[in-house]
Amino acid sequence: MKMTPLITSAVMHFGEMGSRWGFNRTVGQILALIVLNEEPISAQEIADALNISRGNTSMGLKELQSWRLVKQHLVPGERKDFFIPAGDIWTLANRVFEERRKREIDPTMSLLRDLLLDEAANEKEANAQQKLNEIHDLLESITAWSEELQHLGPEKLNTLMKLGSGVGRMLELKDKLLPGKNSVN
Amino acid sequence: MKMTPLITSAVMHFGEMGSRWGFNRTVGQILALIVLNEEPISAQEIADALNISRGNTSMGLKELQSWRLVKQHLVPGERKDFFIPAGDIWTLANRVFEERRKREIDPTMSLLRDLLLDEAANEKEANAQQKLNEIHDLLESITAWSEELQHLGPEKLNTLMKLGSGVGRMLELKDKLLPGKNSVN
DNA sequence: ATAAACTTTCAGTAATTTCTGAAACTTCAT
DNA sequence: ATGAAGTTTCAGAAATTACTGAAAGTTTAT
Repeated sequence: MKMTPLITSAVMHFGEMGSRWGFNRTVGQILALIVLNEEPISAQEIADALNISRGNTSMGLKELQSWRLVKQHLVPGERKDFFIPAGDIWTLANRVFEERRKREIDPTMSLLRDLLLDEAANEKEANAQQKLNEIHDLLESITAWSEELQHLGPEKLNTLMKLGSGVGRMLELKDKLLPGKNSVN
Repeated sequence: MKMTPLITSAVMHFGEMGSRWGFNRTVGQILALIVLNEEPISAQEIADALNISRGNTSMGLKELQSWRLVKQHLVPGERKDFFIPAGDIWTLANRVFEERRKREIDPTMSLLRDLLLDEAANEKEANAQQKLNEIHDLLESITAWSEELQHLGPEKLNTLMKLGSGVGRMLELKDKLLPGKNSVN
């Protein structure tokens, strides 16, 4: 399972970026290796290729499974577990978005909801609450919108993205096309 | 500058979340404090309120300025610098997106471009390159799309987000409305 | 030119996060 | 039931990241 130079570069880079994407170096490397390898790969092979301990590998794989980015693949006749990506590139990107939303937005929404239930004790707090409310609404819009986009599915989403500046033009036509609905704001 | 309980809770939470949003605890706390305080606030007041060193405060403020999330506000007759948010909530959220895109996507795009220029040395590499190419295209779409959305500006973007499932319906009508353009895929 | 008021830098320390490796556990064939 | 082949857990070590505080730097008023 020695990696080719190209694969090595990519794996190293995904390791570096890992922490910015919400997981750590090792997890990023493991993910890259699994994605770039056409064949299923065992935990031991991963540990060897990346030169990391077996324990660390196990934890990394567990984390990647919790993100639903990789899955086990049982090879008949083989005793050990092999791993493969949990879907195509588009699916993986989606999962990363979704998982990050859960970790980066949901907890804040929840706290904001709580803080907004309390009565403001004074002028200062009332002002702060108003800001918190704005933040809450913004996060809510983002959440709703991202769910909406996911329901569109890959093809339509792709169409939408490729639409480019056409989006602006369509929005201008919208009111004529879909009268009565969503005409607020 | 003692914080009210409500502000304290919010500031602490933003500190906790800070690291998930791309900066560290202190930076998150400083940002929350500046946003939730209606009046401009000085570096010293920030250090006192958060119980952190003056040096750390200075570095945090520098970082927030590099993210274009806070800006200086000169109070006439005062010698020291005061700080205020660099815009409304919507603007701040946008800046965070943009800045994160720069840190999380751009470097990878750049590496992928380089790796795709090399000739594949063998079967394995050719396969990996094909995956890398898929990733590159996806990131490119995301980048282009996010730029597009920014050009729409706050109001239209809000309209689009509030459109909800209307987006799906609009896409179905698209071909009839904008014939000839973007009819691929 | 001086000094007061304030800010920034940065070397060293503290806190946090990640990794290792050995022990405990599981599963399967016999 | 035993043991071989594999996986997981977790306490402690290593690596990374963040923070302090004192010294150096800046700016402004006089």
